[in-house]
Amino acid sequence: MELAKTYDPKGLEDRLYQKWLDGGYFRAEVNPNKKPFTIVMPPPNITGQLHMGHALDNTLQDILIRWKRMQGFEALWQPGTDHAAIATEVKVTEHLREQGIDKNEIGREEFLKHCWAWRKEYGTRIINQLHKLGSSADWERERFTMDEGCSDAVLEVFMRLYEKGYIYKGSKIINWCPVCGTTISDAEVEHVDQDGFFWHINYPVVGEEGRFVEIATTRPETLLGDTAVAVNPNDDRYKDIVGKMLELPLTGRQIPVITDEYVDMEFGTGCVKITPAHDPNDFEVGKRHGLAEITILNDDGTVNELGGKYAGMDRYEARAKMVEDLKELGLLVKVVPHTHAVGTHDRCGTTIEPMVKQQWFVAMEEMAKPAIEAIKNGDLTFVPERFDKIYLHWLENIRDWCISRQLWWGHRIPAYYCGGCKKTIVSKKAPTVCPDCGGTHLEQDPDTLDTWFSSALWPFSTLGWPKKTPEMEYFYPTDVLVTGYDIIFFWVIRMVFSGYEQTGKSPFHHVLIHGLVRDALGRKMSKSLGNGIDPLEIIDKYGADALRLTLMTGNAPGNDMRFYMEQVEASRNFANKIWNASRFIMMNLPEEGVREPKQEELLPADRWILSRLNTVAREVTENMDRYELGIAVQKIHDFIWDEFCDWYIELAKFRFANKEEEDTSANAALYTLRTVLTEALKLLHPFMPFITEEIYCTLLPEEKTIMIAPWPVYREDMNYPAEEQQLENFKAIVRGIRNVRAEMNVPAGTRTDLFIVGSDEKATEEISVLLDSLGGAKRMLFAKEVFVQSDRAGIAEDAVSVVTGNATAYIPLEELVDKEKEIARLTAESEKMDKEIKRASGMLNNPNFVSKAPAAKVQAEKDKLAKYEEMKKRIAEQLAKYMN
RNA sequence: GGGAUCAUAGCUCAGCUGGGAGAGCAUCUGCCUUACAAGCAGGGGGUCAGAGGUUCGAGCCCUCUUGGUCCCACCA
Repeated sequence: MELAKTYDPKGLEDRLYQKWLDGGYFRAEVNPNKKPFTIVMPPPNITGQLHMGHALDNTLQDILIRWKRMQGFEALWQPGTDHAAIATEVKVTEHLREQGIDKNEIGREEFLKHCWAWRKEYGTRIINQLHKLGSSADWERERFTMDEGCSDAVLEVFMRLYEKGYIYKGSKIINWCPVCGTTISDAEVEHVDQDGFFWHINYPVVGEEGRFVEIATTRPETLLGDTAVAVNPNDDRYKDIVGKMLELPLTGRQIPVITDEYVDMEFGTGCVKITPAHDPNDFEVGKRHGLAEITILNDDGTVNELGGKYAGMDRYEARAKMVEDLKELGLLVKVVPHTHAVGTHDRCGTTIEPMVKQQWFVAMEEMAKPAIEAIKNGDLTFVPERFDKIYLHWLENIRDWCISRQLWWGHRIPAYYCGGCKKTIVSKKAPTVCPDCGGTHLEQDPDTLDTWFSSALWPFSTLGWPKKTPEMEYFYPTDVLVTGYDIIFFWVIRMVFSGYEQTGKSPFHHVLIHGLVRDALGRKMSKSLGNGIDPLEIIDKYGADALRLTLMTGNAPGNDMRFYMEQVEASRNFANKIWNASRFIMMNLPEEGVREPKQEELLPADRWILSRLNTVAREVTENMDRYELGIAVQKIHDFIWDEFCDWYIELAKFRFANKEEEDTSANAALYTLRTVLTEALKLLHPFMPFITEEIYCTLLPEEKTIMIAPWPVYREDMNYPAEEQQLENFKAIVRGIRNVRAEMNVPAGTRTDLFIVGSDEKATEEISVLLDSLGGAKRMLFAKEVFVQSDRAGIAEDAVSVVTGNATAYIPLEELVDKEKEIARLTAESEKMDKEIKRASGMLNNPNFVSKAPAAKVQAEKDKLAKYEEMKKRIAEQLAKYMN
């Protein structure tokens, strides 16, 4: 039974992880004899590399799953990866370009082969990185959003929603990314404030020389697609011009002046150019007034053939040229700087272009309803609760979801068009003949689905749905989803409504939201800033346990956190502390083992630490039940370091330092040390799995793993409040003596006699018994000899005194005592008592407090008052001796 | 424009049902006391952003103010 001298996570972690894999401890099976507990892992992108966000997200999940596993649940952590349509397509395209290969030249089939090759080569990279973190997911169940089962689920859902009329194809205004060459959903549009201009332009009124209508626009190039100018119907300024025609500059076209409530009279000039094909509002206006939709841009963002002399120019080039030309024509009234929110593609930052296109949509109104209801009836809860509002607000204002993408990598839309009769056939399997006309020229829609369409099904597609698998029956719905607040809209909401629609249930009961991991300065970690910290480097240098503890320290649900190296070192130090405490305990455990002591053989110190452990186990469990993992780990940390190491181990040392054969005190101490260490390791295991496993298995060679050791539970028979109080009293005496010695600069090696006088007979008796039981505790009290007595008889008048709640300790320091200083010190102590007495009596003298506060609180204050008054009396007595 | 959130020790942050201000790091002092110097012991340091209110009692609940951060939003 031996551990290395210093804790070195290197090597150890990989060895233990392999052991766990070999032992099958991550495996979860359908087991009717146990209750299931399920978490689905947010599938990382196959293009991804482990970053701090993953590390935090997966640490939280691993803690929960390990904890539940120990609690006896059949704990399934369902892992997998996401095909990440656009991210992968961009990556592979770049990759090919580097080799001089053009995506469009090789064609769709060939390109997809490269994607699959990519997936094969890099798709498991991040999974291996998750292993490094200690993730105890059931890797045998690893899934991929484009594997056979998940793809089937996608087709099934598409079919169902299509047949229900929820999926439809329509010509609507969508967000177009000219760089990526695809539509994107509203959720993928990020509004960024940009400094731009308001160009004020005069549109000449037809037939009225010298008369103009002045409009203001931030996108003058869209003028080419204008089909009207609108004013507010109540705007008196423009009453006489409504219905007249305007000459659209640079085009030779004429457009009407119309009225629409949409126009804000207060804003700009009160006249709005209407471009139905390139602005969502204008699109609506256009629909109301039957205006033509003139598309003036190509898919790559250049002006199309309708643009006359501007055709072929990039949209910004055309803008500049047109402004120049308008200026020459004298139609440019003024240019005003203007900051406005511009929609950009969240992936590439390109300004998105609203376009009218034929796309596939999911009607959201009906499906949003049960998702909204879920929060209201408590089927679904967010932790912390404040995310309810964000979730509800999005759902209550939801618009139809554009799901078709002009990409190749992804689930291809299962719609086929008949070349003969133009009928659309939606089918899971490719049809060979048109059911209507019998034609055989059938072509599949070239588009693929939004990558989130498949992720939305993840909680059940991974369990075998649409098949009625035993896993679906047993593990679904899952228990908790752990994710960052940044993907509530993309993913969480879509999983919820998909879950209700397809399975009739919310896919999970709780959503644990965490924040972002920021750098030491509070900035987002990003590639462009180069401020990202690689979790793998931290693991390599400090160990996964230290990384995990760092991420959990001070972690509160929903809150961002900063990551800095000092915290990592503190975590590493804690690992080392446990390591050494364990080493010390093992060094002292006899070969032949320890005997379980009889109840009466346990000494007050043993009962105290066992009782504290008991309480900590209860509190930690309560915190974890509420997902307060940061608080839970703090309590474990403090218990192990401050109570167990700094006090109990120090106290226990004396009992087995010079033990004799059949020493019941030594045996009880060693037994307690082993028990508390074992149980504390269990509490810590979910947070720091590696070090706890290594120590546990070394300490208990008959145990194969700590992973499935039973989670400590609170036991009423292990609750010893009296002993807890006794030890607190003792600690107060020790602390008091230490304080005095430090204050008086007593050399470390100085030992004197020590006299302890109890505040009453009972206290004296207790202290006496306690000190006897502690063996060589006098060492802790810096005493040559300790005398416990019931009065002050025989103690030097000028002995330094330490007044605590139930005793006064006298230290005859003789020549080391500075009389003046001692008087000052005692006076300060006395004043401290005065303050306490004033506080307590103040409360008690308030009739409202006495009558309205809970009786227990009032009694507690009365007890305190009595105690402080008594302590003050003792201080005063001592002071009197000095004053003489 | 709407909403959320934060403001607590020099720094980073806990403090969840309102009852005497906490941790880590940093700092200062004394210790290599053989488990641990990645440690031990002790100290200093906070009108809990400001102003009102509710309450016997407020860091915690309510209102307002100030200053950050974030999300949502089709004012061209």
